[in-house]
Amino acid sequence: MPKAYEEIADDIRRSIRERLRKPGDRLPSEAALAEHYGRSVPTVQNALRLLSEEGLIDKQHGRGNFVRRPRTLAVRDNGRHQWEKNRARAPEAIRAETGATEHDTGLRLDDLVFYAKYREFEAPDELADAFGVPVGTTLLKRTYRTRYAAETAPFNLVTSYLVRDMIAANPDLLDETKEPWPGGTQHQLYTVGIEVDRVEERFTARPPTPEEAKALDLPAGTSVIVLRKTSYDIEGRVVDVSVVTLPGDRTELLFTTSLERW
Amino acid sequence: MPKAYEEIADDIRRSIRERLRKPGDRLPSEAALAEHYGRSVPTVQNALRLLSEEGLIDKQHGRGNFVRRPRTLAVRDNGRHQWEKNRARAPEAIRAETGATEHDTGLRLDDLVFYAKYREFEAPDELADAFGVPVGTTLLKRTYRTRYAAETAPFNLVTSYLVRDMIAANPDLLDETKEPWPGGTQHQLYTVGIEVDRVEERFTARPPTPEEAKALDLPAGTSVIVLRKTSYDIEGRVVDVSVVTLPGDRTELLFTTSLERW
DNA sequence: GAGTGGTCTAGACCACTGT
DNA sequence: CAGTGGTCTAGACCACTCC
Repeated sequence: MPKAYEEIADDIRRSIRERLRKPGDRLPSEAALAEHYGRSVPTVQNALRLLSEEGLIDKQHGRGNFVRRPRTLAVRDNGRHQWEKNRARAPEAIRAETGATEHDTGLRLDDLVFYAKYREFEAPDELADAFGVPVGTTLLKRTYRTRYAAETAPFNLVTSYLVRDMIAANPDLLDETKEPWPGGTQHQLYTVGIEVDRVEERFTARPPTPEEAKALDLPAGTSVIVLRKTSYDIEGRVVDVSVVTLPGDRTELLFTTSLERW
Repeated sequence: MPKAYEEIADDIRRSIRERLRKPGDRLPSEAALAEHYGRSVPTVQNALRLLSEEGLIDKQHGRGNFVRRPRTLAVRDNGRHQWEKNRARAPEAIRAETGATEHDTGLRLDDLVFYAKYREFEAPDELADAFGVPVGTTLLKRTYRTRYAAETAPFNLVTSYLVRDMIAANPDLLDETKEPWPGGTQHQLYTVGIEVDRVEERFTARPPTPEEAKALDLPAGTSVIVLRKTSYDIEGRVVDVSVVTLPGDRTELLFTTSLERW
C-alpha cells in the first residue's frame, strides 16, 4: 500500500518541479490540503516536513508554507590564497583595501560585519599532532564570524589555531582588539617572518548541528560544509590550522588545478 | 513552555555526546522511552526523528534505534588530476594498474564495480554555453557509477559530457562497452590529441533528493556534495564537463594549493 | 509469534502572524 | 481577532526483523 504522506509529497513536489508552483508562492493551508487529499492534518504535515527537509519549501509558523527561492551564492575560490599572499607584503594602504573575504564575495569591508575572539589554551592531542608540537604547547585559538551588514545571519564560522610561541614576537598578534587585521592571516604571519608555502583544505558535508543551525540561521533542509585548512610554511612546518563552517545553501567552492605541460 | 520532544532529544543527544551511549548501541524501544519520559509514543518518535536528521542515530524498522557509527571516508584529492595526466601517455600495462578512483580509495580495480552508459544528444542552452559551442551540437553524455564490490551502495554518481566531434576520430571513445577505460578520461582525450591543461571544480552541499538518497543508499540525516568539474585543454577549450554527486557521509575532498615563493 | 518501529486518525490546545 | 502552523495524545493497525 502506498504511503499517504509520500503520495501527497510526491504530488506537491511534482507541482514545484513543473513550476506550477513558483518560488515564493504560498501553498494552501494545511487544513485545506488535508481536505483536498482526504487525509488528516498531521498526515499532510508529515508530507510537508519531507519537502522542507529536501529544501523545497519553507515552513513559516503562523504565515504559511512557501516554495523556497534558491539563495545567492558566495563563491570561495582557492585563488584567494595566492591573492592573499601577494598582498601580505604590500603597504597597509593597499592591504586595507580589501581582505580575502571581500575577495570572495565582491563586497567591500564596509558591507561586512566582523567579530573575533581570542583565547589561549594548551594543545590537546589532535591539534598537537597536526602542528607537530608536544601536547600542552600553548596555542592561540581565534574564533571569527563574518556576515553581510544587510543580513542577520553570518555566512561563516571560523576557528583558527596558531602556536603562540611562533607568533609572540609581535604582541599585536595576541590582541583580539586589533581585528580585523588588514591583509589577513598571511600578513600576520609575515610580520613574524613566516612565509606560507602551501595550503591544504579538506571538506566534508553533513547536516548542521542545532547550534550551527542557530548561529548560521539555517532553514531546515540545508547542509553545512566543514572545511579543515592547514597552512604550511616554506620549511614544511604547520603554521595555521583552521576549521571553517559554511552554510551549504549559500556557498560555492571553486578550485582550479593547473597541470604540468607535456 | 519547553517542547517535550526537544527535551527528550536534548537528553538523548547529551547521552550520546558524553558517550554514555556508544556507537552501535541500541536505544530502549520507543514504547519504553515513552514510558520513561511520561510522553506518548509519537512524541518520542518526533524526538528520535530529530536525532536521525542530525545523523546521530540510525532508525531501523523492526530492529531498533542505534547510535550511528562514523563512516570511513574516501578521500578525493585534487592531486588526482596531475596523477591521471602523468599516466595518460603511459603504456597500457601501466595504465591498467589503477585508475583515478582507485587512487582515491586505495583499492584495486578488482574491488570496484563499475557501470557506464553512453548516450548522444543535442546540447541544451546551459551545456552549449559551458562548452562554447552552438546550441544543438551533438554531445556524448556518459553516466557512471562505481561502488565497492563489498558494499551495495555506490559511492559516486557521475555524468560526464564531451563534444562528439571532438573525440569522433577514435570510434572506441563512442562505445560504452569499452569501459572502464584504463587511464581514465585524460587518456581517452589523449588518443584524439587533446592535452588537458587545467581543471576547475565547483561544489556545493545540500540534502539529497529522494532519487539520490535511493541510488547512494543514504541514511536520513546525510548530505550530498555536488561537484561540477570543467576541464580545459592547452588551447583554452572546454573539453569535458562532469557533474559528480558524492555522499557527504563517506567523502572527504582534499585540495592542495601551492603558492609562489617570495 | 513476539517485539520493534512506521503510519494514521480525530481532535484538543498552543504559538505565531497579520489585520 | 481570525487564520495559520506546531505540538501532543491515545490508540488502532501495519510492516519489518528475528527467533
